[in-house]
Amino acid sequence: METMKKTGRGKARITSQKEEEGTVRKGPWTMEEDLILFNYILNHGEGLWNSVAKASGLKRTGKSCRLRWLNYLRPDVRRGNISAEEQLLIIQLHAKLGNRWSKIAKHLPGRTDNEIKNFWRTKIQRHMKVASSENMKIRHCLGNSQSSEMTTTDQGSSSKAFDMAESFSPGATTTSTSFHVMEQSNDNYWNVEDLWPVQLLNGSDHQVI
DNA sequence: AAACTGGTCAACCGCGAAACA
DNA sequence: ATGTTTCGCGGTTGACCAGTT
Repeated sequence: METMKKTGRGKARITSQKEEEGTVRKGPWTMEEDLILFNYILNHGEGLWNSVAKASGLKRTGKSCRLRWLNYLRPDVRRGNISAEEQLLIIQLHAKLGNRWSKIAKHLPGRTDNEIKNFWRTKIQRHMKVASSENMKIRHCLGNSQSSEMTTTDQGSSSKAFDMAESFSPGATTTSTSFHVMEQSNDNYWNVEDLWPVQLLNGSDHQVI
């Protein structure tokens, strides 16, 4: 027998009976799991993720616990819109550091490497693709038929990204290909903030780190 | 209204580095 | 010095959702 576990967005996986009975769980985290991990780290602190996984009673790998904490549960994690300033900073840092997402994330307090990586891939790379194809069209229209190998790979796009960063600066005039900060809604998700009152209700013996 | 398509993002995987025995 | 374990990072996957046809 199999049950489909879903928690709003994200990966929904088939959870087998075997998994339910004690082996490693995968897929989206449930609110109960979040609460367990959150409380455990509140009491014992971060680190030693394999022990966290074992000692907390979660049927998750240490890796999975670490990722969930860093990308979602951490109290200082900021979610939602990436501001224009942050976007500019990401573009500039990427031009300088390349795909060193964790390094880039260190310059953006509260932002995770995963979030920045996703942002880059979905917004910036797509934008560059559009921009480059528009460029090609323009060149084509102008009769410039020389082959310009426009790649959208990260390495090749660094200097280009830097140019974009400049054109993206607050003072720059907006063009048809300028960025738009996307509105995001996480309606189907419980927020980390929601865990705070729950965890407070859970017992007053938890000292805050 | 249903089917299709593309964008988004949480989570997994594989690999290399660091730490430890 | 070597083997093993743990951790962290970057790449990739796949479910969900909104917009389009």
